[in-house]
Amino acid sequence: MNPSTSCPKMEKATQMISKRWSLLIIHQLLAGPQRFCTIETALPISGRLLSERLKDLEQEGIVNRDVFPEMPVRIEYSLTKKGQALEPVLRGIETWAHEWT
Amino acid sequence: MNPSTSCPKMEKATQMISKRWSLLIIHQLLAGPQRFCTIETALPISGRLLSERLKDLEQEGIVNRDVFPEMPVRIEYSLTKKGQALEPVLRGIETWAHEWT
DNA sequence: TAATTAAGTTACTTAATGTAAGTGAGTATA
DNA sequence: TATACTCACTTACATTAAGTAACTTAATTA
Repeated sequence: MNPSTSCPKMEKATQMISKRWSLLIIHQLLAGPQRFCTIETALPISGRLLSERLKDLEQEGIVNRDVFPEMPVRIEYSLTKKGQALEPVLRGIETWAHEWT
Repeated sequence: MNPSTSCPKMEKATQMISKRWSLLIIHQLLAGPQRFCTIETALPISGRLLSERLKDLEQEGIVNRDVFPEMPVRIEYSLTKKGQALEPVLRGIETWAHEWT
C-alpha cells in the first residue's frame, strides 16, 4: 500500500459512503425516517448487515437513531444534516443509473 | 436476504460504483488518461487490487484500456462516456467531503 | 396457547481485501 | 557484461468483511 498523493478528504469520504449498502440505505432514508424492519424489507440486505451498517452510519454522523419510548418501543432511523447533504450525490447516481444501466 | 422493493437500477449502480476503490479510481481518471503505475502511486491501493478493480470497471464499460504498441508497450486507462457521465456524482462527493469531513 | 412482529445478536461459512514476493520484457547504469 | 530498475501485472497466503440461518426478548394478535 503506497502513501497516497490524492486528496485525503476524498479518500475519507469515499471510504465512508462506499461501504457496501451504505448508499442504498441513505437513498432509502431520503424518503423519510424509517424503522429497521421497513429498511430491511425495502432492500435486499440481511438484518445482520443492516444493523452493522446503521451503526457505522450513526458513528459517522450520517444517520440518527431515535428511540420512542412507547410500548413496545419504536426505533426510527433518519438522516442527519450531514446525511441529507448527500442528497445531490444520490440524485446524481439515480440519473446516471437510469441513463447508463 | 429479502427480495427488494427498491429500484433495481439503483441497486445495480450502487453495487457497481461502491466497490472499494472504484470511486477513487474514477475520480483519479477524471484528470485524464493514466498509466497503471501513475494510479498506483496516486492512490493508497496495491497493484493487486488496482489490477482487479480496473478489470471490473472495464467490464462495466466505465473504463477503457488502451494499449500503445510502442517499445516497451504503454498501457493507458481512461474513462469511457459512461465513466465520464459520473463526473457530477464525483464532484458532488468532493463538495460534500469538503463541507462535512 | 400458538404464532407473529420488532430489533436486533450469535455462530458459522464464504467471499473480498491486504501484504509481500515473484514474473518477464525492456532499459539504464557501472 | 553483470546489476539494478521500471512497468504491468500475477501468485500465494493471512486477515477482514459479507452472507446465511437460527436464536433472543418482549409485546401483540388469532
